[in-house]
Amino acid sequence: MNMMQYDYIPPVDIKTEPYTPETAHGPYIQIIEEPKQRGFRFRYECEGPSHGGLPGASSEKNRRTYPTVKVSNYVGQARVEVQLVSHTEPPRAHAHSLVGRHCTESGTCLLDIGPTDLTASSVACTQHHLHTRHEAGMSLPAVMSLPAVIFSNLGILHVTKKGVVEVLSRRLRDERKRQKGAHHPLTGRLPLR
Amino acid sequence: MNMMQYDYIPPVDIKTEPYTPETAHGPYIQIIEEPKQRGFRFRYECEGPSHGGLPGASSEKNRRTYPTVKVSNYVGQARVEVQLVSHTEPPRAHAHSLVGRHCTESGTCLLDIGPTDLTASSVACTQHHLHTRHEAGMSLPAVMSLPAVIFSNLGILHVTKKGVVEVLSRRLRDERKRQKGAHHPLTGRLPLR
DNA sequence: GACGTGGGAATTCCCAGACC
DNA sequence: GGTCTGGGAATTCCCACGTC
Repeated sequence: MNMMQYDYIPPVDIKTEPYTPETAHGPYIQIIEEPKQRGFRFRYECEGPSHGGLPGASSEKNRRTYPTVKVSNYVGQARVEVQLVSHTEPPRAHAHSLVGRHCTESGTCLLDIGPTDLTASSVACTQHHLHTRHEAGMSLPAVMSLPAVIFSNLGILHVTKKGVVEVLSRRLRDERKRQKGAHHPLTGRLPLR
Repeated sequence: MNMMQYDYIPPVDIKTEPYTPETAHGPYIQIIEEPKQRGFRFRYECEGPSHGGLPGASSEKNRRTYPTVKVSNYVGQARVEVQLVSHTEPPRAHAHSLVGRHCTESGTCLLDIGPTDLTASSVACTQHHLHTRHEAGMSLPAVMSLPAVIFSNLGILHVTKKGVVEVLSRRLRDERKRQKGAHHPLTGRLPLR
């Protein structure tokens, strides 16, 4: 599970957007439950899809929990995006991918939620970090918030050593392309652990 | 290590030659040291050649021993051949191969020894058996025998599941061809364990 | 430095049971 | 019966160290 093997990765920092700490006046993300740090088995592409998702840190045999976040100090349409990053400071793009419900081809988990949604599902990480972005059009006075987002089906697709360069190149290319695109005024980053 | 997986193999018995028990009047093979039954790691073809040989049953860290046999009640030129067989009764051809010094393309270990040779080296097995044939032109009164044959470099090449049918087919074909060929008057079989 | 030995780890296969 | 979950085992890679 040692990610140190990827340290030779070109130091391209994808974290260029303004950082929004939890103490900010605007919307912010709360980590309700971290993903469990041990005992989760990575899956390779060759193993096919769906082999179960990351359990929550406090998950148990009988009472399963899942990684959970919450968009606080905000009410309205919102988008939560989760992606794997390195555990370095600053966090960098990671070659492994998030797979499962709500996950995209690019290895991230994208989820649109509204004020009426109860819960969502799917996404997390292990010794890595999770990057979470939230985009919103307006903010409201404190206390107000959206319902928790529960990622109940979030797997990690382990890239093989041979595939690292290819996957990471694609990922960084996509990231640059993305940054040239539409602006996301309220976008921030929040590493999970 | 369970060889039961090969039980579906066509029941072609390659043991058609006359059996020569150790109590016979003529030459016979003595097992001086069996191969160690546990702790030996099989190697696959993809791992390349030479990853060490089978240790003897009584082998230890500091004092290594090796599978050893002895042709007794005989003096003169002799040939010792070792091959892997199943642990069934009667023994059948086994898909795995013996590799290492004195081993042939066909997965057996072939060794010609004479009255002046001191020791030889290379060959063995694990939970399988070893078939040993000895061929000789003449026999002498008891007590006389050739020096021990020490197989100090005998590895087992593990055939993959995908390769079983192919390897075994080839092996059985070779065996039939062999039996049609030259006769070996004093040839016998002796399973190691 | 190439090769022989040994052994840890990465990757792939594949099966059993739960669930739909 | 087909898919989802979980996990054991098979296969492949690859590295460390001693020897020639």
